[in-house]
Amino acid sequence: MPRAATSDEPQRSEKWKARRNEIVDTSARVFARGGYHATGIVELCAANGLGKGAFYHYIESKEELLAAIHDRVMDEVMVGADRVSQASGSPSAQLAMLGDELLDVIHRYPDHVWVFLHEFPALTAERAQQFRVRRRQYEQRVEAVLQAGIDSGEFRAVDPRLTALAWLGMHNYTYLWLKPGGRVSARDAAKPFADIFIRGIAT
Amino acid sequence: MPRAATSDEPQRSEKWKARRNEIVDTSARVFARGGYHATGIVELCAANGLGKGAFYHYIESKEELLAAIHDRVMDEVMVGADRVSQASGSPSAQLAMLGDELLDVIHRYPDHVWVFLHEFPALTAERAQQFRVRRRQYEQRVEAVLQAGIDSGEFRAVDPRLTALAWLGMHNYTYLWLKPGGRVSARDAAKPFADIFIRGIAT
DNA sequence: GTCTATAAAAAGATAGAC
DNA sequence: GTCTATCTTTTTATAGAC
Repeated sequence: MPRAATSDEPQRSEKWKARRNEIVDTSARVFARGGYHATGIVELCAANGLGKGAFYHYIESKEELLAAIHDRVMDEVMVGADRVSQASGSPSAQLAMLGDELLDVIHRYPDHVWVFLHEFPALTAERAQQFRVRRRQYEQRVEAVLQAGIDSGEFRAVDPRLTALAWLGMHNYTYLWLKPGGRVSARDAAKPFADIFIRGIAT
Repeated sequence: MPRAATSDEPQRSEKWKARRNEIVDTSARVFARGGYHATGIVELCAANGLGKGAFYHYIESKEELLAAIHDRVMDEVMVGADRVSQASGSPSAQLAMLGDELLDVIHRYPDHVWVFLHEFPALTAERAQQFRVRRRQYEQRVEAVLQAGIDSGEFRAVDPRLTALAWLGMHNYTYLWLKPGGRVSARDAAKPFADIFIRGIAT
């Protein structure tokens, strides 16, 4: 969820916000192609059709732009996780839904996710810590579903942490090949993944 | 496997080679901490206890050093895959062995693997292509084992490519937390991972 | 084989005109 | 809101002494 604006942040027009969002998305694509540090400000300006002056009118710094991309990913992922929580179903059904939602985000935002999974160390210590916390929160959602399944006897007595990491790896790794317009849709991958994983831990 | 030296490469002493290997390993650790582009030559020199002049006596360029780290990872991974091929067992046993070998490499070379999985785009086009080919060869080993299991009736009729990608994701993702001296050993993770995956695709 | 000094280019960010 | 020109720092790599 977006945080409330603090009082020292200037008021911005809707037009400004829309243009900024465009810049964030376009820049994510450029970063995903060449890497964060390898991409210069000049290159970002060219991709966005702006000069340096105009560019810095929309972003505070290159690193703040990177944080905005991270924000987009975590926001989307958490929205998906919340939808699953509210749906309420068996642990198996919830795990399958979590996979659907996660792959949907990866499919819709492949560039943002690439940046999220690669350029985390480029964030300042303070911002890195903020995203570590949010990431951990998501992981705990997955662990909680696994634990619920173990408690209900639906899943065998696997290690929830280790199993959550296996599940996350299997799903997160799709960022390398799951693209909009690609041969495989999010659902095409999510269904067989859920089949494998849920059979794999079923009693 | 290491490629044969071409005639235009100068002869090097054993001492030179040993020192160079140390430099490659130490530099991998530094890259894994801060990222390839964010790490300067001066920083690498300091970590290796050398001045610039001496440093460039052992490496051709920063990018050539990066390629050496990639080489180390692919060499080790392929050696493991070859061991599995020669062992010959049921597809289930082979898949479990592949997982053992892969996690063993990730456990022994966490920094090199980090660099391998993050800094691939920093390689020149030519070298990137070379590693793309070797990576694809490894993926095909995994697909071949899956196909063998389907043919023998041991595994159900899953999509070999999609299933190989799921398997790779589950295992590769361990680079984030599988470290020498850590709470979990390579075997500790490989066993439950194989249990989940093989049950997941069994008939 | 290792050092110091330096070159040459590129980086992120800002100033001030319009 | 957008531009061009510029500042300051840092980058990778080389030269040449020892």
